Amino acid sequence: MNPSRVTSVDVARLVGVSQSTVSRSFSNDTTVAPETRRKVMKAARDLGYTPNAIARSLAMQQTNIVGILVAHSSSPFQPYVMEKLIQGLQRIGRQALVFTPGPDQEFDDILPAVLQYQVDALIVTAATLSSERLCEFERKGTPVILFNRYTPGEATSAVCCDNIEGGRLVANLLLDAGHKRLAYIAGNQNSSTNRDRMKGFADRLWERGAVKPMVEQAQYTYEDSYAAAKRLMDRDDPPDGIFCAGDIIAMGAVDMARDAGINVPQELSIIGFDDIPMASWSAYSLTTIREPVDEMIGLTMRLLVERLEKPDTEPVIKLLPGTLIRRRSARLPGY
Amino acid sequence: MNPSRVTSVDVARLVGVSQSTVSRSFSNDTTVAPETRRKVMKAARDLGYTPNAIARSLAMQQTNIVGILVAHSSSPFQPYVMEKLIQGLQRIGRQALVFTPGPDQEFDDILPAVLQYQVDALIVTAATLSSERLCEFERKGTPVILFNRYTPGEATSAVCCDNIEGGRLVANLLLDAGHKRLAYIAGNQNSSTNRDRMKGFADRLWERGAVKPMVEQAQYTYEDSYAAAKRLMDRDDPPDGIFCAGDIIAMGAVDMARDAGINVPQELSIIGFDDIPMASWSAYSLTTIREPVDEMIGLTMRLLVERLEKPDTEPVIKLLPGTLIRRRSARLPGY
DNA sequence: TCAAATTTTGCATAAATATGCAAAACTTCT
DNA sequence: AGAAGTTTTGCATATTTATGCAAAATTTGA
Repeated sequence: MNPSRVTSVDVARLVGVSQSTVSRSFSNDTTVAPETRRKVMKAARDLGYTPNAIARSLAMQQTNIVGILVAHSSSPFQPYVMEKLIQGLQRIGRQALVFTPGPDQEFDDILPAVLQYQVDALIVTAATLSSERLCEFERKGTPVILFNRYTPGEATSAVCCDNIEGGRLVANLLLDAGHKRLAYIAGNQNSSTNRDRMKGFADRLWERGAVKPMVEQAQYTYEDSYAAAKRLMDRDDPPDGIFCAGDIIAMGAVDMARDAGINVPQELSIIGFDDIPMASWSAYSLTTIREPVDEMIGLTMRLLVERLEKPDTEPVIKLLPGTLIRRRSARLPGY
Repeated sequence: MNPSRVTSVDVARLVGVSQSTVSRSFSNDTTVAPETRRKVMKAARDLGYTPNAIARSLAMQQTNIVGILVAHSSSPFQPYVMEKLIQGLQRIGRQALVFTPGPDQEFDDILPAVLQYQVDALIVTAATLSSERLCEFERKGTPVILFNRYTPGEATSAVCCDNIEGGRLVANLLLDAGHKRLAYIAGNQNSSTNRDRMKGFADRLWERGAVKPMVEQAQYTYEDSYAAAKRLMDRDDPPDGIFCAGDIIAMGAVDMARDAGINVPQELSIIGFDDIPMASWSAYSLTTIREPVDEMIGLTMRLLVERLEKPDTEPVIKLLPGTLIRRRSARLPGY
């Protein structure tokens, strides 16, 4: 902040009106004579005056800043979501203050900063964050919206892809195409996202009388997934269909199969989740479940505005359905 | 901001000291009796008091907020840089306010918001932004640092990979490995990054007496690059070596070659730039130039702190060398 | 124990804007 | 022209924290 900034008082002096009038000229809703406003605006332009959002925030008890909490080293899906979240916030006239813990940091290390900056609301896209800390914000009257994650029974809103149903869609597709030995490569154990995808998948398999899937664990990184897929295929009874908790994991699996000379999808079907942009690239051509990202963003913004305008609105959890995208990494029924 | 927030006055009243003392207790550099500070801190904890960063910003004429300007739909390289930039800022005690224009927006549409929020400094990772607008910030005393882009002769600092030298490294590798017909697939025409990579490549080819490279244009997207590569290979004299302005472009080219049955690297060498995480994945295994991202981030933070502490520091432009990473998408000399 | 030196605290004000309320200016109507 | 009504403006104060300066409290030294 430059010490010699030009303020509304300077503009007022130049025009010969009071500071109040300048302030009112810059907030469209109040009554200022059109002629006066014109003169104020001209003077403001001449002096290079810009309203000070910090001072306004203090006076209005509202910053128009929304905090976004992003998990460290999460899937490359996040960046796309992030960009759209930020744009969504700008569209509703808010700014995005982004917080992401470094490799050596926990969320608890950065929460104090979040609290100090008086964000009007908080969007959390981090899979692993104790919800007690978040309830602190709700208690202080700061709405929290979980994005692609939810904690049932807690006092925070959430917008989420219906991961259970997504898992069921995958189970159906694999069974319909005649697969017999199925596996699941899990992502982060603690995330509701991972749990639900697994649950929907396993439940549906059980309902249709299929055997329980083998399960391997990865850390949502390519390298880890590659290794997990290798462990699966090195078994005595390797699977002929693998459902991966995310597209990145699926890509690791596809590459592992390609390197091992396993034909995808003739010998092995691989299905991802998310439909990140890369999933459609010809090197992978992943069959996957597409998350309705744009709808999710739009809904998040609507919930946000609603809760900001009517602070006593109850938190809600919204589940949006994903869509099965058939590409070439999985056999189709009837072939 | 909750209207019933607890302020330093509440804490002061509870402890029986003045508001000044509470304020001083929370800024370590001032002299407060240890015993008093202890009592203040205890009361603050009991009441759930957190200092209000907005009020402090107003009083201190310094927000500790740094704006980050990101271009819309830039390469997937950006997200990795973004995350590290944000973490870097947190490490030096600043917050990141991120601005990114939507699909229907120009930078000029969001600059007013940037100005209003009184950012202490600005980091710009956008390739295409008229530098006149940025000079406005410098004139107001807000340091601007361009990341991976520079405008010689302008009054803004920049931290950049040495793209010219990178282009030269690629030219040398391709010539040394015996390639005869070379091509360049360009990214955004207006970016210094793209221009420099091309310039270094073409200059070195000319110095070594090779023919001028064919040039195609892409928009830094996979689909566009795929098409550009196809145009090149459909020529009567298709190239046997392609240098791509970025890794994403190179991936489009690799996939195009694979789909067309062209053997990489025996028939066609493809080289990228950036070394994004995916470049090492076995589906692509891109030979590429690695940008020293961590060094670049560290240097950016150092320049930032320096210019914030000594406002009259002169802007500087720093070029850091990239490293050739040899993988399997390009023939090696002597094979 | 008292003066001098030092540490600690409080008072008052500043940072830039928003807004309720009263005063001023302007319109309208008779 | 004057009263009544409406529109526009200014005054004063609020938002929360930081800080220079003076006052108070404490420590030190003789």
